[in-house]
Amino acid sequence: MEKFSKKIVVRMAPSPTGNLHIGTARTTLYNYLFAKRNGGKFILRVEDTDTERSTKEFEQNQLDGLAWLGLTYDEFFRQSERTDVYVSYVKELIESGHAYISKEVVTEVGQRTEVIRFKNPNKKVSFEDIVRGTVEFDTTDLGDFVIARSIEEPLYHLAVVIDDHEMGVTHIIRGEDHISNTPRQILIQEAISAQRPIYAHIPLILDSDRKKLSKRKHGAAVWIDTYKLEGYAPSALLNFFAFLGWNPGGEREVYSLAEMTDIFDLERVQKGSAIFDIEKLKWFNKEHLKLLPEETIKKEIKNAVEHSQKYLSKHWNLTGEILTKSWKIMFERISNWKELSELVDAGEFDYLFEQPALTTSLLFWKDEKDALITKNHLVKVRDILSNLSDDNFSAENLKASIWDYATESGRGSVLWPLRTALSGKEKSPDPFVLGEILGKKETLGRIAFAEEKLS
RNA sequence: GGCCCUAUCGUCUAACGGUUAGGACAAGGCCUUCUCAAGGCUUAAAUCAGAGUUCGAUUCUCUGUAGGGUCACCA
Repeated sequence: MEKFSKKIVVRMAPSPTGNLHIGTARTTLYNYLFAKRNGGKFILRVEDTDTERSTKEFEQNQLDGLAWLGLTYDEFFRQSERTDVYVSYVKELIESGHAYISKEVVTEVGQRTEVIRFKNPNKKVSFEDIVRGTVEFDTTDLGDFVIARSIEEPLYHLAVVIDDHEMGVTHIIRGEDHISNTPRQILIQEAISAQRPIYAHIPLILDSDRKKLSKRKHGAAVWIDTYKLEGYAPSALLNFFAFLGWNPGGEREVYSLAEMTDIFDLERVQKGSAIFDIEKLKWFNKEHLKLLPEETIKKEIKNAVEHSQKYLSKHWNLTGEILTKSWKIMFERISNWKELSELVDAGEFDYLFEQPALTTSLLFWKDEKDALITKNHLVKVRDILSNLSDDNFSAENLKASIWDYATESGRGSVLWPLRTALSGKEKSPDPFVLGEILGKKETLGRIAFAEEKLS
């Protein structure tokens, strides 16, 4: 069920002058979704005509980032490899009188004495934009703008128009910051008799100060790499970016790339800019992580734990058994994998690996600072638990066997010392879960250790 | 400053002339509970302002205001 009679062709045209940017990723996503939704073709075209600032490293970073996100393309071009095409157009433009070689008054170092300028017909240009409707400009104030440094060195506007024409691009989906570039590109299109593509200028992503996200101001926070490193899932990033400026209606928010591909619609793209909210991203990420298979989650958890400084310096061992029993309590406490490394470094899970050092004050429940009473509770609990077999040492069974005693004696009075004896922390998972994770031998050992402290 | 774009809870948004203006994030409260976390329930929170058009405007028009983008021999 295709919406357009002609096969649609879209393109993303990143400039390799920096690492893959959040905004670039989102615009790529919108192009990808639109192409897939309509059975079209998606072209990736590297715009590296600025040889001063473009580098292979940046290009690679951008390609790697898009691959990581899962945004694949059907065709790939590099403008630096298409000089011949541009040269012939420039010559033609000059011959036809649409452009001319201009003698320049040099006022700055590095400035050329001769450039190629477009002969501006100085007229009103209006175009239809899918998200904004009719937009009108008077091109008079643009003057005779420069379209090439020389015959062999086309500038952005020229190269874009020629490529979009040559590649049969039917829809141009790009950031709102390109709106003001559109009239001069339309002028060039008309000069080379190219068909005008359909435009869709999507809203920008702003920071919390409502300013454009910039490398200068936000540093690494604008790079996709940063989110990859912090342990965000590609699908969560995609979902979050898509919903910054678009939503399918209805109340569902969590979608995979494939699911969005089925329902994406440019008509529902927002006009106003959206603010990047890291808290919402974290929420999306957690939702997407929950969707991962259990085995994958365990693998990621093991990886994150083993990458913490603390783990490395302590030579701890996250055995399969501990991992199997404890992955849930770790997973519950994080929204991305890096947070887990940080929690481990902060000592949040020390009790999984070693007998915690205990102080008597930690073992006292609220104002019950009587060592003997506290110790007696622990002795009693240890006695009860020693009757459980290794195989039955589950959280469920632990709770069942201790619960009545705890309720009779005051749950806090019994459970608090028990839990702190096992975890060594004021805050931790409940003692039953801890007991299951630690196993019978270790659990009884830690209780006995606490009893010693109270003697 | 010129030109252009935009305007619903703090944030992301729903509503395509008629709704008690809905949902999500974040925040607060409650439940659960020995403490966390997770989970469940819940509260507060918005149509930028003023004129029109209309029986009726968040929705259409105009003006104002505010915010943003852009003004390169970068892309």
